Amino acid sequence: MSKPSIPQGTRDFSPAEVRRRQYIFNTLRDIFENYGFQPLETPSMENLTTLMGKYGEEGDRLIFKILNNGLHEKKEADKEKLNAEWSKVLEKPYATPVVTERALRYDLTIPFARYVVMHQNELAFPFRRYQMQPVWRADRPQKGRYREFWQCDADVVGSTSLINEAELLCIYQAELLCIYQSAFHKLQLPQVVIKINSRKLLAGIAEVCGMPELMMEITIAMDKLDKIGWEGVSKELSQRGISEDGINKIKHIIAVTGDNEARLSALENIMQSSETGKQGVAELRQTLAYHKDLASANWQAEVVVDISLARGLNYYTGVIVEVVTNAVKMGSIGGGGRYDDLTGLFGLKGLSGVGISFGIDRIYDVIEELNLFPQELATGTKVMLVNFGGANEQYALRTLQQLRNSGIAAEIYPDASKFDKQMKYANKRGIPYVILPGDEEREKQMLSLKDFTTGEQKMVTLEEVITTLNS
RNA sequence: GAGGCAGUAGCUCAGCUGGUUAGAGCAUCAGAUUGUGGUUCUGAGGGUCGAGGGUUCGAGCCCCUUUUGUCUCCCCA
Repeated sequence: MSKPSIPQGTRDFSPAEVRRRQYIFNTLRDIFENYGFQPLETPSMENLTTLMGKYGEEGDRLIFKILNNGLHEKKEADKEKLNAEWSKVLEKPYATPVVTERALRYDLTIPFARYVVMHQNELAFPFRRYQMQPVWRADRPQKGRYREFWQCDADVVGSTSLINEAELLCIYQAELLCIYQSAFHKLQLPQVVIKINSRKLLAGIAEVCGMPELMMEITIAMDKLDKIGWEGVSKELSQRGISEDGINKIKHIIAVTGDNEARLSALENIMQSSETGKQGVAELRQTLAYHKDLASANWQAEVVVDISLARGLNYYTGVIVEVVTNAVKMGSIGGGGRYDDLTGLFGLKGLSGVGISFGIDRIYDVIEELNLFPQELATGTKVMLVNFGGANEQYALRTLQQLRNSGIAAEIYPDASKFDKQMKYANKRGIPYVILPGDEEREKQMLSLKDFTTGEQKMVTLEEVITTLNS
């Protein structure tokens, strides 16, 4: 009656999928290590209070909350409070430690900030770490969107006093851009575009338009430019209460074209009346200058200044980036940005950082769709020994041990089943070689080695088997 | 939170305007074949047609409710 199933938005990963995912993880890990980042892991669950209020209103709703244990054991006095809070939960989107003290990790950045604050005295700043772990969102699943998915993050935090000028954070930002390019180069992802913008520029636009308080409204509308076009955006802008005059100015800003420097120059002119806006331009310019020195000519992924880029997470304060590939219809495959004072949320002032995130589940989907996984990933057991039972089984087991000692992934069929059944099993598993240790082989102290891809079979010594399989 | 589509064997799906005992391919198991797989042939097992109610002489099919999956919008990686 009840067929087994898994929760909505979660997935099993079969052996071949795990191999392909590990290929992506390993590629990223190598690059992170190569850039001097250190690994970090944090718990799957955090205290609710650590997470709430960090991701915006929508974010709070999407946090997976864990129901407290032992609610029925509460004392009568506590139960009254529990009842009061519970009815609030039933009424509206609401979360309270009284009911849910813990919640599943929503991203890797906030737990990282929490970690930095808790271990501030042990860490050497600037602290560079990478982290590859699953995160959970109580979102509605659809294509490229899961409720459990993995992020691979790299962040640098340092004290602003150490780094004298805030602009110097740009060098880290430039490094992170290089990590993106290097990673997508290694994974051979085509048509990758790294969009870069600055929250300060967005704030500048709002200022220039004379309505700084509507910055969020303006950026949300502008973010939809490539989806609904200028006509849609202008309509949305007026719906969101932007004046005719402001819309015209925004139209002007969006119309800026040319290469990155041309865009920045044009934006600089437009931003004359906004200190914040000018600062945004300067930071972008500085970042791109560092990047030029650090980048390799081989990398295909483009870095493009895109004024219409917004990002939902509300802790970003400066440069923001987002990665897309035009080769497949898919949401962004990575994103990140600069945050000032992220740790201030947890009581440690004066630390700033930059970070990036890879959405490896989407990257997987893209590579899969474009058939870009290397062929040779499908490895595993190299050779299976057929089991003929009795003395032959003993002979096979001794051979098996010697093969394994030589570093060859080998296994034996567990019982002396019919011959073709054993062969079919090996074939289905995709094991490339089979060894037949039978009467004749045992008496001669030899082994028959069959190559499943060619069908060839020859009787050779153990040493020859090892040489063949290790080549 | 709003909407579209779907739920029939382990998997992918047929099943006509409602009409005898609900089918196919793949997979599984057994045999042809007791030391030669990936090709072939034969046979077998496997279903309260997502759940509940209604209409009807009769429902896999029509109606209502419910549930699950999937896709789109919102938002995000």
